Amino acid sequence: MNKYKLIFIGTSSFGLPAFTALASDPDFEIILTITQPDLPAGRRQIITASPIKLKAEEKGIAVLQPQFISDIREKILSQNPDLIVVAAYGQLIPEDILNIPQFGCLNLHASLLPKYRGSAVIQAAILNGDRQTGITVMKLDKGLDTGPILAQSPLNIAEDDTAETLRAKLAAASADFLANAIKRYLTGEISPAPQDSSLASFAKTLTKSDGLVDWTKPADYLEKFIRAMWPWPAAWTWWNGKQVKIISAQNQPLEISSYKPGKTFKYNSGLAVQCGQNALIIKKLQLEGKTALDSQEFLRGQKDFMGSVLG
RNA sequence: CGCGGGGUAGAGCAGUUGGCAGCUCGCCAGGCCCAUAACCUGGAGGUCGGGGGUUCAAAUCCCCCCCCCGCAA
Repeated sequence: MNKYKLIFIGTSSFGLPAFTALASDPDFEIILTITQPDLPAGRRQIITASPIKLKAEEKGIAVLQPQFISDIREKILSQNPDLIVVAAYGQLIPEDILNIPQFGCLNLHASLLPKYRGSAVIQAAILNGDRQTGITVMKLDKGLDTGPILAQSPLNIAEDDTAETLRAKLAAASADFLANAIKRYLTGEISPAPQDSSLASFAKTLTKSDGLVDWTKPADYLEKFIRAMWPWPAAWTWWNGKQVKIISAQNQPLEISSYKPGKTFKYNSGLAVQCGQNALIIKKLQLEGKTALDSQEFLRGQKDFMGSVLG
């Protein structure tokens, strides 16, 4: 098997395991990495390079960071890649670039397409209470996550999975899976199969306000909501004019409905919050400006919290 | 220099018109009880993030630095 020349396009840490696996695979040579420009990030607005860029530099792979990927179309063309691999880049790639490599462009996606096209797909799977999700390797076309599927790998969602833990599991699972799928595709062992668009669903991009807890919702929904929103935007609510993040709650709701939604009360020496239907025990939370605390420790310092109404 | 909150006992917090450093929990010892994460008594544990300054006196006022966190990206 010849050594295939790849261009890797990606930004976030989700693609890092896959990128690392490809970069150290003797069957591939990554001739170029394309990632988003370094942007101000974090509390001090420090200009920060993407995880993919850092890894590429460590591996001695060339990196380009165009404002718009179409700006470097000629450059990509001149590299004459056999294949382009995309993982969590953060920008739609125009069709005239998709068509450059003879084998096209492959994408790593964090759901079992056609379910959950879009961006917040891991969160959507948890929020909907799915037992299983997975990763998809697909061929990109001009649509958003609409291209034909090459390979999929299912993964069970654990009772206590948050978007953070599930994302890490999916990223880890994708490392070897993507490399193998590419090889089987290049050798003709597998070929792209069209998605059944009638089964498609879309997971829209989340914003901070999507994390605001609606306490009139049922407790079992909110329990999933809390796990789905973690670590960003995080499930949060209002208390005394301040934001409070609800980090984790007990996944077994209490069958109590005697209070107003959002009302906090003591239950078996734990902190409970009334929901629209049943109630939840809050295990860990964080007041803005403070560190994340176990509910017992939190209550020790915030004497007025118990008995107040959140939201 | 993006905006803002905060660093006080093992944990969480109170304590600024400057004046012997507190509370809740935990911990140790003892007691009560059939028993207990309950209750009672006693106890250990802090250079108040670090450095400098003002002062008779600084957790508290002024200057510099370090660290944590919310917003924003």
